[in-house]
Amino acid sequence: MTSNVATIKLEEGQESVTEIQTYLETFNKEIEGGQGEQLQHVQLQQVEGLSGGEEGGTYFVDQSGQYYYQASNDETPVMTQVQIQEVEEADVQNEGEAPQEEQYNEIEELENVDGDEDGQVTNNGNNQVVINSGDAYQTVTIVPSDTNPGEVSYVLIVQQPDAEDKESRPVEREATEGEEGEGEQDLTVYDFEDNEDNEAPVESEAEDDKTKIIKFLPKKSQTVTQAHMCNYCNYTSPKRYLLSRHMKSHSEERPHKCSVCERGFKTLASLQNHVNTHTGTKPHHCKFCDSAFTTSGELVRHVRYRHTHEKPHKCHECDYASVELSKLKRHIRCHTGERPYQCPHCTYASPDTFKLKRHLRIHTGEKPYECDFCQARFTQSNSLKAHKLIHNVGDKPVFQCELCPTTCGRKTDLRIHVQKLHTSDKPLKCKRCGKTFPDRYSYKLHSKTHEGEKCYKCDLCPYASISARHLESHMLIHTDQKPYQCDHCFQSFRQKQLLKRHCNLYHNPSYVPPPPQEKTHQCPECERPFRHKGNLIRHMAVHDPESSLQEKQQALKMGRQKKIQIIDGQRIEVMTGYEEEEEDEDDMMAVEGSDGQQYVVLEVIQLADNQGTDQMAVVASEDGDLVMQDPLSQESGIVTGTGEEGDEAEEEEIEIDQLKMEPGTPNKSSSQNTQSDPKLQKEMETCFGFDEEEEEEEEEANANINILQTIS
DNA sequence: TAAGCAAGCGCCCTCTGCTGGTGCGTG
DNA sequence: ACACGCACCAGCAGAGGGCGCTTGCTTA
Repeated sequence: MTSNVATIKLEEGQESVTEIQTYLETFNKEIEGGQGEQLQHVQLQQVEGLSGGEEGGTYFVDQSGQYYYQASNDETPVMTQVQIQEVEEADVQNEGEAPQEEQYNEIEELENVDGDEDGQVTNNGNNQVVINSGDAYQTVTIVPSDTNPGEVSYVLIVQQPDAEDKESRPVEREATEGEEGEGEQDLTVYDFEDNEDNEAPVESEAEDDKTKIIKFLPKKSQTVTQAHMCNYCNYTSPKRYLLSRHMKSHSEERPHKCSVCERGFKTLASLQNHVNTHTGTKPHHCKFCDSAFTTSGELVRHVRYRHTHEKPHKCHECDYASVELSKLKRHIRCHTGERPYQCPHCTYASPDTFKLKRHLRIHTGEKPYECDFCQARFTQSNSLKAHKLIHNVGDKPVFQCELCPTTCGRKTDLRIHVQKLHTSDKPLKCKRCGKTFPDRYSYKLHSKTHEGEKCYKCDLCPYASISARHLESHMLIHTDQKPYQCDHCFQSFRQKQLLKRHCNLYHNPSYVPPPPQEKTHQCPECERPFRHKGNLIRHMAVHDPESSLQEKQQALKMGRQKKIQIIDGQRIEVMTGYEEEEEDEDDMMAVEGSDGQQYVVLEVIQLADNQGTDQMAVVASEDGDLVMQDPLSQESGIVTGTGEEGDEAEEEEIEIDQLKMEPGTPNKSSSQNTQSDPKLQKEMETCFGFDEEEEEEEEEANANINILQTIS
């Protein structure tokens, strides 16, 4: 038997892959009607770092991981399929036999070279080499990669020898006995080395018409091997029974039918496994739990995963260990950052196929997970699981913060909570008392201790407020500033909302005051209802004989008279409010009250009570406060707010101050304004708690003292 | 050569964590 | 009315567990 010679020449300009592919398609169509044989297309990648030593051979690997060797010192280029361990062996044994400069992927070196005398090789002009292997012939097409210089693609075709030639290939004829129809093809790759050992191809046998046989004559010391190749994929096996088992994975035939559900299976073993699902029998039972498996291997793995936790595969870079090697390989990608799976729609690349598949749902819009309750759909199963928690409140998990009473529905939210409220780079300082706190939560907790605490104290009077903003507003009294100027008249105000209300009442004809509130505040002692909480609080003083409310209010009013000026940042006390007030209203009639205090009579008005009509005078006391005074007894009540917070009382006081100075009604009392203007009266009731009904009730409770009760 | 065992591949799942939007209470 | 804080929620990706099925190797 003669060896064959593969001589391949690709002329410059003839490396057209398209041209070759077209040829292959044509060829396939031609043979399609025969036995359906398709060309085998093997892509070879040159293996870096593996060389043939001094011999200079080159190693390639195909998609399936099969290695091939090309000796460079051969007269004719030969590809030899080898096992990787054999490569190493050959590498050693071929040392010094050939120069390295000859590389198989250097196409220009693959000149037409005659093989031994029995082999004839011709180039058919399609970048193909027809190898006349004695009686048979074969065609080898080499397709150089147009993108990767180190890559070549092979198309190997072995034509079935003519019938009369079979005797010259007795072994192969035996292999194809009974299958030798027209177009029957065997793939044969010979070692073209001029070596007697290689002269006779070792016999091989085709499994069926879907398989091919590749005969390998390894170099020199390598033993002769043969491979059974799958025609559907790159699977090769030196053993026929292995190929036979493999071929069943390609076959769509399912001859083994289940007697229960008519389902077909490829193998009897598969059918048996399936039947076991009907019968519920799995032969391999776990001795630690109730699990059972069809194979012993599955059972062993299960035991490692669930019971013994034996993890023989350990990561060298971290503590990770796994039951399976594939898991370790996957894990190592965490360290290497390898992301082989590129999304075709965006820049995302995934370290494994599952993540890419999951990611692709973003682009496809697929949401396979649907909520049973509300039909909401989700791209990930865990999103659905998290969503379902909102439907079963009772079973909803609660994540309790260890540092405070806060609970969260999700662990991640609890973590954010801890991060935000219990973690701080620097201590937080309380603006009110100067204390520092390590985190936001303790700071907030501390801040609540200031709630209701009027820690912002005025140093000119007893006034105190819960906020700096209110204290600043209060200080306008001492500085005698009214920064809010009306655009329609010359009136000015200390607070924005006062200006706004003024404009509504006197410059906005379409203004409609809001309806009065209901009396929702009830005294626990006498059950009297009040519209405003402040009224109730003030009322409670009636039940408390030791109440110092009145005294406190009086002290506040006295202190309020202190006036200062800010000059170059220096506070200068200028005069009392009384003196200033007196100068402003020196045209008013002054009277002396029963308490000996001087009052300025603004107007005498009528106040109705249950017993009839009393005549009351609205007067301004010497300290500038408005009072309602009984002209007969000259007993008076201070017109002031007694709201629950000092700032509200303050605002009320300011308002009364403004009302008596309304433009066009000089020296008119607020009472007159409210009585003459129903809109204003209503406004007083709603916005400032001026409640005539409550006022009457208060009159009863407070004998002859009339107090205009206010609370916002 | 068949059968059994061990290992690998691939798929699906869960857990976890991060990010950003939203509703609501509060100041 | 507005800004802000915060719990709640959906979306998405990283990482690893578990298992069905296939393949390689060994042995009877």
